[in-house]
Amino acid sequence: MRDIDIAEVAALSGVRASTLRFYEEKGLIASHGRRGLRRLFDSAVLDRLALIALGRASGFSLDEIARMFAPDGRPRIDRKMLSAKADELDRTIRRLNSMRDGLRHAAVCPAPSHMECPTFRRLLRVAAAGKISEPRKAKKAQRKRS
Amino acid sequence: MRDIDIAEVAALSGVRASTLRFYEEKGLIASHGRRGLRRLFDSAVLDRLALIALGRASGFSLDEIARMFAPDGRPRIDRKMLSAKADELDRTIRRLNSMRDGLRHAAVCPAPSHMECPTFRRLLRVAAAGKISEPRKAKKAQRKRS
DNA sequence: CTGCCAGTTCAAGTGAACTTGAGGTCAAGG
DNA sequence: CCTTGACCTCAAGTTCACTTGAACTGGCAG
Repeated sequence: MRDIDIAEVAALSGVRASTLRFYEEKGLIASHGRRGLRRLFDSAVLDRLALIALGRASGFSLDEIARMFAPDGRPRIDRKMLSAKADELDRTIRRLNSMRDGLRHAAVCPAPSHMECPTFRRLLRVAAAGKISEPRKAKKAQRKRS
Repeated sequence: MRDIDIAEVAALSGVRASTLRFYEEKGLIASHGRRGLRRLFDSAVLDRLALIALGRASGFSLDEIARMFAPDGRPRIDRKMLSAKADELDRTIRRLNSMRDGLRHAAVCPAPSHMECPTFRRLLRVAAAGKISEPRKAKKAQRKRS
């Protein structure tokens, strides 16, 4: 339970200071006090950030995550919600699987135009049908220069 | 190759008229002419829209998609890019799989607090490590009232 | 001919999740 | 003591993919 300052939290968690301030404003994390102006965080904030990362990765919005460990402080996670999210994730995974297979096929398909390939056309039907969740860009460590 | 108007395209594709205009402005689709003010689309636009849906579903941005069948018109899709995207999708799927398993576990885990559950803590590490692409909300047919 | 109404344009708004900029403060080092 | 630089606040900006609103147009039914 040592106090660490925002720069250290940023370094340890990989989350930028501006994001940490933003998260605090949203009520996702809390600073424990100040030294001068500087926020002091409890080292437990690192677990909290991991939890937030988990939530984001599982498709929860920040608001949903905030609601998860809301009023008191410690994570009170709704098991029903988790289950539902797992199911949703499952459906997404299934669709992404067909997408991947289709892309993989299209990449090697000998048909002169993709539009003439039956596999590609089937893929198109899948895509046109289930509107799919949007995976957007993977943003890995988008760490630009200092 | 019949001409169809925007309302019909919307009805057949499930894409809203405003989105179709937006896509046209972005150069993703093209209208073939006008009857009065009204756009006329070639029915081939439906294939194009399926292609766009496919691209979006696979994680391409609209700009990337636009570049795919850019200057001339017909889809000249870079097989290398497809392959790369398939790989990326594959990695995303793998991560989502652990997420789902972890969520599933957390939903039934008997530990008094999730933080005390080793499986949950492992999940946390996965989430904290790979920053994962964001699946965001599934938006299926988000057809609100008129 | 008259209106209707679905279409049109263009600008601005939305929402999520942050980032950036301007201007200010303060603990610590020289 | 005074400068420095990391941190602070608050507002505004950014990106993406659209949606909405206001004001307008024109084909077609009556």
